[in-house]
Amino acid sequence: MSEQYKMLGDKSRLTILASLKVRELCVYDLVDILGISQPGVSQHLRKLKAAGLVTETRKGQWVYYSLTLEDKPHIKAALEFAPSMQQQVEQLKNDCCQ
Amino acid sequence: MSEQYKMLGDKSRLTILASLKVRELCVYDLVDILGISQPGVSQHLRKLKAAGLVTETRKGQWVYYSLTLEDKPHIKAALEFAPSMQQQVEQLKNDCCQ
DNA sequence: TTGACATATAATCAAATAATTATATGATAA
DNA sequence: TTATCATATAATTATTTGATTATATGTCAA
Repeated sequence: MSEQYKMLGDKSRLTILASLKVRELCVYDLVDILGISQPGVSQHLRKLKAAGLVTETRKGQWVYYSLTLEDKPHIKAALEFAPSMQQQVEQLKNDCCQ
Repeated sequence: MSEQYKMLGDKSRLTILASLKVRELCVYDLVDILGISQPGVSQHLRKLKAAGLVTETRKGQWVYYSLTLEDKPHIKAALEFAPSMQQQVEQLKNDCCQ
């Protein structure tokens, strides 16, 4: 359980999770949002996947990530309190990942 | 906010917080519960205090720690899901900290 | 005031972490 | 099939972390 909270204990990962709460996103969407390198984002996503918090779906050349929190009420609850990323997600460049 | 979740992201600290949910405890109570060294416990308590999650009160030669979560609903919510430490706290040696 | 006990701090160290750059893999489109 | 784009992995590095031992501080009781 602390392993999952550890995932929230990093600003970038908390932002990733809050963003995925709005909708599923591909890696470059998250690069735009976070302002860190693409491999950096991929590393975080790998950890989140290992912790069982996200899942990936390839769609063409893009890989979309989304939350898998059905069986994790504590993480779900925690994310309720995270600042909304609605705005930032809506303002993503439309020419990415479509 | 991720700084506070980081506090929950360590097994020892999560256990400390769950234990303090039962009642206030002194350092050696927590040494017993956690099975790590006294300085180790003190270090974790220092971080928890710095994060604003606990406060200390000296009572004679003992220092009691207790939760300060009134203004942290997210941490409060998170701890709802942590396994109860009721048993372990009740089974503490009575000859400690009285 | 000295000794015992409770706690804090300092110093140290191995391991984990988060980031980067360089490179590899995988998919699509020309 | 080759170039391009999206993503993943490898290698590297600086920093943080969690633990330990040794020592200092603080409180009380004899």
